[in-house]
Amino acid sequence: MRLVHNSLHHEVAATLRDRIFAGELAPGAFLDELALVEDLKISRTPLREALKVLTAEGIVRHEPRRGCFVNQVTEQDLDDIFPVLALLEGRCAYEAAHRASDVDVQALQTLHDRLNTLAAAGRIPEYYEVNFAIHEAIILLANNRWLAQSIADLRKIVKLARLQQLHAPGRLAQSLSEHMAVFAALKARDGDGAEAAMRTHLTRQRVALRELARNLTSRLVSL
Amino acid sequence: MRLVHNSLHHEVAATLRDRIFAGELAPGAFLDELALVEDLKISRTPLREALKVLTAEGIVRHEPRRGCFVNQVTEQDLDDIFPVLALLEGRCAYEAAHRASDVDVQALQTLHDRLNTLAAAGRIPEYYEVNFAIHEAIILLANNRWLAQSIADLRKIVKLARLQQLHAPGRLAQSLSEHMAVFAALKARDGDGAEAAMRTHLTRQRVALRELARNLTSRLVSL
DNA sequence: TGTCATAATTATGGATAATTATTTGAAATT
DNA sequence: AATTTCAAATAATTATCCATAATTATGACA
Repeated sequence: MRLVHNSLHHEVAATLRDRIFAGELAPGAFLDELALVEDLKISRTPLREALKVLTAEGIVRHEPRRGCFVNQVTEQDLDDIFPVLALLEGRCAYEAAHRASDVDVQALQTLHDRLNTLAAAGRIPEYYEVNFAIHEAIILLANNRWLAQSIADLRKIVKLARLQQLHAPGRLAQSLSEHMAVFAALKARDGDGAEAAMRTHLTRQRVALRELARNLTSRLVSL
Repeated sequence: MRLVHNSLHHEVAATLRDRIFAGELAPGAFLDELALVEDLKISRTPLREALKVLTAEGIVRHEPRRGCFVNQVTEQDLDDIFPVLALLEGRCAYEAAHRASDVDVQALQTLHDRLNTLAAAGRIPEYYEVNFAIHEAIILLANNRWLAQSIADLRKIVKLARLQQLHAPGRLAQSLSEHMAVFAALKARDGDGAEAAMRTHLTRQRVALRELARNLTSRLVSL
């Protein structure tokens, strides 16, 4: 059996995306074509094509005659993005509440049970994994390709911003209760309630991130 | 003085985009690299880079080892997109209602006056130009880069679908009254009202398009 | 005559070298 | 000291070449 080779530039784009999200290529970093070519053992053509893709996605910036750089995400960007995400994911929750079958709800129940367990045990990385899975599941339930696409596009940028950020203490419990609120409304097939709860969840997430950024900054200043 | 040469692949992408939106390259059409290279008098590299950009934008589809094709937009796609656009542009209207200065409102007034005149005169192409300008103006007033980006991404796909479609008779008057409703709320600094009116506007637009598609289809079937 | 297998052709994908154009920094001239 | 010019560095584009996959054409066999 053999893996279907999804054209090289596609794989290179995925690799670079991973490296960027892993922090290996930090925001602001210059993407040296020659170095990358040597490192990835490919030629310039697919690399350049991959860079165009990442540029279109907004995680890389291209300066004519200068080269490509990993984009930096400002607090302003986050202030802009989160309300939009709240709107979009809120809509997903609304749709999901109306469309979810009993089997779907049961699957969500399992995920939320796990979320509770992980929160109680304070296992943060795993908590965020399941947290992510729940968001994904609700987006899928909404069954709207373009809604999902818009969310995915914005989430890429948020992901870029998360690199430099840690998790706020105490946020875990808050996040959990917000999630349970969304799920409760969804289980009750209350579309408007699910939408509102999801918006609250995203809005609070932004607040938590902003607090964190402020603390980091003030600590840096005081040094 | 120096010419700001915006890198060739960028210009090629723009040219292709224009040709696609002009219907010169119809939905479903195969994009022959060799023919395009000859036509545009460029080499393959920037063309290939441009195709990657258009693919990332979603207006071109890439099939490995087969080539690129102009994407086709289904009724399902439009059913998915319009509710999202309604949400996003509704949010723009909400923000615009809160942020618009008196000068901004005056500029909008001018545009709406023109819209009325053009509607009364039945000058459809110009009507849609001003219509577009109003949407743009409201998006700008919302002053949210990522909200604007999300809308622009989706609008590209809708634009692709519009190619095969005509304008519904009677839609003009309806469209006009919807626009005036948005503007009235905006002028009154009624954010919620502007948001709701904008959502109605987009929802009705989808209904009008769907009616049109249904008529076209049934006419084709009856032939 | 129709279907299947194989060969030939064609086009895409990727590698690489060479050329062109632009930027940047240094030197020279006013 | 400031400005201009020149040269070096480098990014962008062009131009080919090769490999591989897909399509078409051909022919053999049922």
